[in-house]
Amino acid sequence: MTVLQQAGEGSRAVKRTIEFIRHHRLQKGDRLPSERELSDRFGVTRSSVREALAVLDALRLTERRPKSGIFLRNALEDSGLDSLVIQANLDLPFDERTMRDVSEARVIFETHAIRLACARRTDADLNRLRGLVANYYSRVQAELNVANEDVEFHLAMAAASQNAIIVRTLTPLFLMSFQWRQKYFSSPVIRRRSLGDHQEFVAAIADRNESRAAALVQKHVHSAFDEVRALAEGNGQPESHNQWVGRDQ
Amino acid sequence: MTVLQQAGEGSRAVKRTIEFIRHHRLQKGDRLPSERELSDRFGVTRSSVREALAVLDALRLTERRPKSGIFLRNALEDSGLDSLVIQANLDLPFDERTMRDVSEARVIFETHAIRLACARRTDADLNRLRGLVANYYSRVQAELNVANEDVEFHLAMAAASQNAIIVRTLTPLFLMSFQWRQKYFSSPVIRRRSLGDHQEFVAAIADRNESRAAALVQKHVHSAFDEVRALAEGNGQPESHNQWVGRDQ
DNA sequence: CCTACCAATCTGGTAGGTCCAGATTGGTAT
DNA sequence: ATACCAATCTGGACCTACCAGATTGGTAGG
Repeated sequence: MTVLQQAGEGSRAVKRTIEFIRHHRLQKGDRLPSERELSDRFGVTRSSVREALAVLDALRLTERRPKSGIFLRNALEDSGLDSLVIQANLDLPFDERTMRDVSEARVIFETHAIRLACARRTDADLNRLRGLVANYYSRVQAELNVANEDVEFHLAMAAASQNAIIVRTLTPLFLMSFQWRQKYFSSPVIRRRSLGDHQEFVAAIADRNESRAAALVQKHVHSAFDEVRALAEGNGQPESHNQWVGRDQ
Repeated sequence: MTVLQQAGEGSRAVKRTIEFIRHHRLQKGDRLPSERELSDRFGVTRSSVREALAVLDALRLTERRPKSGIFLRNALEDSGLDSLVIQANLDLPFDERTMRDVSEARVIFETHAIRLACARRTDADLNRLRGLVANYYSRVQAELNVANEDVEFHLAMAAASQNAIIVRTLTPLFLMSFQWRQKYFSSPVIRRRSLGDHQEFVAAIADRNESRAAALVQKHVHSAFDEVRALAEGNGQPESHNQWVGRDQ
């Protein structure tokens, strides 16, 4: 959550490999070059390549068959969510459709999470949320970025659902949009509006008002999505090649 | 989906490391032994340890700080979903609460998925589902296990929602229960009942009958969960230490 | 021309070593 | 008690080597 690790050769091999898959439009079942050839092509050692392949294996993207080769287990489009997080951290862009799906999924999942939170939240949950809002408030007053704090708050709401799986599901959805989230929250106006929303969230959860809370999610996420959409279009990217990811600097 | 890779030293190092974290009850921020000590302790080379750590890094479980050490980024309890998939594949058991959360999350996510599927499914989606049911039928007739086919069908329903993120979210929930799913579907009675449910699913989606489809999900998942629960209790496991994972043989 | 067979080659898996440079740490001198 | 410095420890990357099974290409036999 705190600091993105700067890419070493290991991470770079992951990036190069994913780029290779993209560039060659490899599909499920296709075979990749051997480890030795990849290390040669990427200009790194086989160790680094093997580290990268271990990661891609864990993400269920590739499958290493001993004495045979490396094969694509899934097409890039239907790999796991964590693979999207990795791609985002590596500055590999997503397409418009993926971002739309993420937004829709987040609304769905978070709506249910907050409904459960209204029904099950404990006083400790409520206190934690209030503490987070207080911290959020002071940071907004100090004109500081609140990208991390926003994620923290939303995950805390999810945690109040008392279902750890829901939290773990929402986490990657936030992480993969971490890059532009930072841009989004660079605007003081946005920060203030977001703070107000959070305060309303807490009030609704405190009152156990499910329908109100659910309505707030829709409004909150959709307005954020529209904002980012406008931001991206303002950058002059053509619609069909919208780059939704881009680390600052 | 097809065959679980037999654990090599690389995967074994992952398992040993997770076991180490569990055994020593390491918490977020705690430091692990150095790579050299881990390789020594596990009896494998540092390369294998580094491969394992690369995986744990990708799963957001650990963080390797250059020239400093290896630290736990998250407690095991709130690592990513994919880390649960890995743990399941490594025969590391889950507790009762996790399985309950998974079941609840699956009902929530799949209910929404199937609602969207009713609204958005194309004729191609419908044909695919019918083909899968036909295949399912013939396998049930032939007294074959349908654990894989069941996952395939449910993911195909999710795909009909036209939201790839929802599919990617449901996938790990299925994968992490893959082990006992195989046991569950070893019963011909279960297979027959499951087949009937699937046929009803397709009918509901064909008619775009959202409420009927949603009701079916509740029934389908809950009955399956109850069955597995009874199965686990029948094994004589005490409630508090229920082992929900256990590869056959 | 087709088939069966075998050996050279290629593959991933693992081991074990080196060097590097920055972080950490503990002892020393102030 | 503090400031400082050098030995030590750490992760990052590179390199070579060996193993054994899968793959493959050519050859001998039908």
